[in-house]
Amino acid sequence: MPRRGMERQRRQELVEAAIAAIHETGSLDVTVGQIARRAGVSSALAHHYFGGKDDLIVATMRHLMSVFAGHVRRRLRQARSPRARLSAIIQGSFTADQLQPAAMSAWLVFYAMAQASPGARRLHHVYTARLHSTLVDALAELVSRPTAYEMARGIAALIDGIYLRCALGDETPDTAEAVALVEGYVEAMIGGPRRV
Amino acid sequence: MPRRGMERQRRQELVEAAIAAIHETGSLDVTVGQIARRAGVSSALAHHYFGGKDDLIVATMRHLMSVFAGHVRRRLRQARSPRARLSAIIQGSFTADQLQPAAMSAWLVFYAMAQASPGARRLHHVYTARLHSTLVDALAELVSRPTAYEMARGIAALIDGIYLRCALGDETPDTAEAVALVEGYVEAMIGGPRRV
DNA sequence: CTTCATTGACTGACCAGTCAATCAAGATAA
DNA sequence: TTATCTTGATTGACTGGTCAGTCAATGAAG
Repeated sequence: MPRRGMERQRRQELVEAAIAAIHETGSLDVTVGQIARRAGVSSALAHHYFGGKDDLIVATMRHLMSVFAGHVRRRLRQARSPRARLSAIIQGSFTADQLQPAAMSAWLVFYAMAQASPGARRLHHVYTARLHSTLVDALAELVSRPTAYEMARGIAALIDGIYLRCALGDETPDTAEAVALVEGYVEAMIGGPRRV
Repeated sequence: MPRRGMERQRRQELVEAAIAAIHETGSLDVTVGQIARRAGVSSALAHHYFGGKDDLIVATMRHLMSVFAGHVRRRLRQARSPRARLSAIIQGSFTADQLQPAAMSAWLVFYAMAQASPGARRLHHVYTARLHSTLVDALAELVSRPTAYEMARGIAALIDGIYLRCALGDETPDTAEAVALVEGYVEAMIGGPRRV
């Protein structure tokens, strides 16, 4: 029973189905048919709305990125000091919904995809650049400029590395633990309490 | 002109061709045919020696891991202090040959593959566990036990994260820079010079 | 004449993307 | 109100292409 205005909902459903399907197969070897079936529609409809497989996947990636950006932005708005802004970014990176195995799987697959697909690569650059500049911005008032750049690279690498390990590890990823690891790095670098 | 004892050589050639082919296509969507052609043999021969595509890819992964392990082991043998052992691991992780774009591409693809292929997953576990225990071992005499565990996870995540960024970044990866980033983390955590 | 290296040719399966057709809900006109 | 038109939703069926894996055959060296 087709009704008007289905497009928004169907796109949403297909994107969510894509995440689930990617997680289940564990790779980009998902077929459009699998994703569509999971969303309860035909594969032709997926093509109708997204044009092609790549576009569907890139849209899924864009969705995850916007979830990430949303979390960070919300926390950033409430942060009252540079140091708090830094923590906002770190905590926003490890919210429970993002540490969900399915989301992790999708991220990892996207990393791999960014090597081959131009669209995915462009999107990944946006993510990287935005994270880096947000970090440098927050760090600018805390440390010297060269250190800010180094730390931004370190924090970003640490976040990506933790994502990777969450995606591949058997243990269920733990928000607090991940945050603590990155915060530990920050504290050590900006001169927090030394632990030996 | 078929001669005896070709197996070893052919396997080697196929593994190297696999790395190159993966880099070129930027994904696991390489066909056995592409790899075989690059190695100058037929795809049937690749199947003959490796059984199936998965086995070929897993063998390639194993090759990269043994290169990595070799570098670390060699450096470790010459290290005379716990701190030097730590540096040995870090430096062994970022040798020029491993930072080659083709090798980076392959690593990244393997990370993604480890989600789906049981063989790849098992191998990845070996890599992770070995790195972790080597790190904890080196750290044991430098910091408290809980800190050693945390630092080991941090260093490992940092290394993986840097690999990821090298694989996806446009800048050519730089050994010295990568080493400096990880060493900076170590120094900050074990109480080296503070930078502000 | 055995054993290993090697391949061309084949197959069975799968999949992205296309297309023409169907269906229903709202808009418009009579 | 009813009849008709329009437009978006939706799909089944099809196609062209691709690829992993198989197999029987060929060739050379020992």
